[in-house]
Amino acid sequence: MYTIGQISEMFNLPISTLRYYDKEGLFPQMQRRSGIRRFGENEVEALRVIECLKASGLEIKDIRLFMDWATQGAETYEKRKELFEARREVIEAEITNLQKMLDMVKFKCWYYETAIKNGNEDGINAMLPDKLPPEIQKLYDNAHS
Amino acid sequence: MYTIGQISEMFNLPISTLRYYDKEGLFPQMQRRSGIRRFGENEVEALRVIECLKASGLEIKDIRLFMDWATQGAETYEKRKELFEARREVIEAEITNLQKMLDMVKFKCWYYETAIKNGNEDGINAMLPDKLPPEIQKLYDNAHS
DNA sequence: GTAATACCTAAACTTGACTTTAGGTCAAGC
DNA sequence: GCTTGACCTAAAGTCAAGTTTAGGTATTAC
Repeated sequence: MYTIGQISEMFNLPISTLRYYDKEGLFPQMQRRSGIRRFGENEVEALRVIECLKASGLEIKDIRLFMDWATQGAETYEKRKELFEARREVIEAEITNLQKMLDMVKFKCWYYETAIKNGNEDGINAMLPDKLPPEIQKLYDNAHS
Repeated sequence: MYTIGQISEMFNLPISTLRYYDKEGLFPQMQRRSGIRRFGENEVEALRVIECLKASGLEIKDIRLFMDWATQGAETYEKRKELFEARREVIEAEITNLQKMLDMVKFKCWYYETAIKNGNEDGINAMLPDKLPPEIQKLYDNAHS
């Protein structure tokens, strides 16, 4: 069992955020002793799930729905499975998108490196849009598709 | 040259968002004809950069700084290069983190699939934390590290 | 016993990124 | 000539996700 301060350190989250999550109903099973929150394995795993659902773009109020299902036993397995399957698609799409953004950023790194070497952007711009060095062309094409 | 409505369709962004970006100084070079915005190649590329800097977590006011540097010519090449190098690190870290979140989600998909088959979670919980099937164990370990 | 810590609440405040509203211009089609 | 559609502005409103404030309790350290 952990106090809110210990959990705050473990997850590197402000205490105020943990209290806010609790107020929003994200720890429906949490116990208290004389008013003080006691975080158990349940709540630690809940926090891992919260971080993961948040990373997938889910809002707090929808995370609460999931946490409520988890208190309702076997009859909500199907719903919970479907939620994670949907989040999986969202995260996979987000990774694909970030890869594209990363290619743009890599292209821009090369662009400014080269501009610094040349003292201007003219040589680069003359290579656009399809006469870039092969590796760079790949980045450029992916970023501009 | 495009109108705001055409750009809105091209980038699938509300017109109000484009006007907001303009008001925040994200298109410092934009021309107008009798009050009406004219988006050129400059602004189209700016929007691609905006999406990419936003995806990397940069705030609008910091994106404006970059757009201002871009109007200042060769003397800001170094700063611009450093900005993209920093964004590169942020995006790479974010992809790594999303991979971890994705492994958690995949684990949970398997978890609920199996719970549905079994009718309960007992069999699964007996395998925690290190007696899971090999492929699933990998997901679990990465998600809980 | 008193001071420092770590916990607690309710409610107000903050921030960033838009979005909406209310009112207006301007060119094209009928 | 007048309606329709696409554009414009300034200012107010919204929303999610916290954070801060003000005031209080409870256990430990000296």
